[in-house]
Amino acid sequence: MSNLSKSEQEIYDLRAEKIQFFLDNNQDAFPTEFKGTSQIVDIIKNHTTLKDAEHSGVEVKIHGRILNGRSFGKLSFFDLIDNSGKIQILVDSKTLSEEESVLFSKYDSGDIIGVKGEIMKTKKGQLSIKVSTSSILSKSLRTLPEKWHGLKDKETRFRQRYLDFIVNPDAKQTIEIRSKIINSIRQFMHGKDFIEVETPILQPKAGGAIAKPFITHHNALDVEMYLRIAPELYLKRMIVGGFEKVFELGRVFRNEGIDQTHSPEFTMMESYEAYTNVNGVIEMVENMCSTVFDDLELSTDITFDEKNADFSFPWAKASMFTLVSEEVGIKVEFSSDFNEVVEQLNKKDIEVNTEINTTGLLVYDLFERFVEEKIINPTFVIDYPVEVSPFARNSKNNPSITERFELFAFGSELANGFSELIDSVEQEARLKSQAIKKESGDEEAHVEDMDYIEALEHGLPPTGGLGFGIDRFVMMLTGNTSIREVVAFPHLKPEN
RNA sequence: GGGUCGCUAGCUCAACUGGCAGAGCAUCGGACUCUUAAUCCGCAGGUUCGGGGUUCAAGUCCCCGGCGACCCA
Repeated sequence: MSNLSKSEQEIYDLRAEKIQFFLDNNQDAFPTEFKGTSQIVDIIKNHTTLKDAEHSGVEVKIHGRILNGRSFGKLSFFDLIDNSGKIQILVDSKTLSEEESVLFSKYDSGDIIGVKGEIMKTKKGQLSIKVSTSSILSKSLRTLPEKWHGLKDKETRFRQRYLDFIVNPDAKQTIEIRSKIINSIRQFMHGKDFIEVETPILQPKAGGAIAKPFITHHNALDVEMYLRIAPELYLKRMIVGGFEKVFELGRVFRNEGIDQTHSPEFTMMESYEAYTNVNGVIEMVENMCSTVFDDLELSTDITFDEKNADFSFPWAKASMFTLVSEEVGIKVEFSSDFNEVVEQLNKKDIEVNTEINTTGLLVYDLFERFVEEKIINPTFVIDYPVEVSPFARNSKNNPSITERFELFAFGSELANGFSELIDSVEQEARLKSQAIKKESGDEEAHVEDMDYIEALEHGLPPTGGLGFGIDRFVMMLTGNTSIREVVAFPHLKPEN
């Protein structure tokens, strides 16, 4: 027991005495089960036609947590919630045995009880369970947050998320929808004959993305290990090994700051399919998202962060070069001369970072600075410069860009996919140049992974790969602008 | 990393230019057989985030620290 205030201690002691009462009266205060109950939502669904003051004659057992009560001395009402919903229970001490009546004087808001009784409607038309017997299933020794204003303080909500879930139905529903979305995605992938695999979370090298990893240590092997920042390189090793369609839906870890859209651990779905390319992946993403909308019966008219977007399919596709050209008002193509573009930008008072020295890097920089945040409707942005896409293969038509896309909506990235670079020699050269950048202090560079190169040397079939951000997608579909709302237990600094 | 705001009873919030730290709900005692934020009467409940300072007097002003929210990079 952590330190309680005086009033908390009083409540704790009083309620502990009630547990003792149950024990003294041959009531099991800590039962191991309570079976044969109905779900509250089903009771509500099946008794919509009851008239006021009508008794159904149907006896049911339910379980749940007492939210609050209203007492008239000999008649009292309690609201009971289970996982499915809320219902009123009615306790009429006139028709209840003395022993049963006494039990209710021992229950408090927050207690979990089991109840047997008849489904009926009160004179005022409130569907209720008229209690015949009840039992304590778990005693609460602390008070619930206030019934009307609820629990608002974000810090307390996230530090004691269980309370948030009890008293804020929206918070609970968001997590339920998250589960449905994830389930829908899994079913879709299985339906397309992908197999779900689990690759190492502890990795000797944290590759496949750019991010600071969490570092840990394996005692028995006495080696440094990293929590994965992406499963990418292992999943492609699976493709080398002969699995033609794999996906992994799981947590990745990035040792970076926490804010409204960033959590140090978040959930990605990555998939790799042999013998397809970026276009196959785009088509799959669209089908997958469409399936989610169907399964959850969601409207494609989405409002998020006070903005409105049309998620109806098919989603738009646009070249990064076109988008940038339109936004800055200067025509930039793959073949545009770097210095000429910089000169035109300068005329428009758009500054160019001195570290940027190629047209590709420049376009990508302009895209991030000026275009990204303005993409509201879901859009597959294609034609990514090779400089920022070390694992994507070059376009056959133009080697300075890659067969890659990123999916944006409401100004943020939802997915990233490409035709995988399968040429081991080219891949090694790209990772070597990344390694040199890293060596010279560039934190925005990938690590070199020679073991992965060796895997490629055995032959990776033509492959289309995808990384899909589950948390952001859930945020958009549930209208939550903070990632903290869509994960069950967001990270906070310890209080002391 | 920078800025702004916040932290007061279990919860939601008050407390003016520094002047006895309050309310509602919850709890506890009492009345009450149709409430659903029940109502009515009464009691109790405080390390005002922590530490230091100024002052006759600090929730309030100053300094240091903690945690959080929002904005910016």
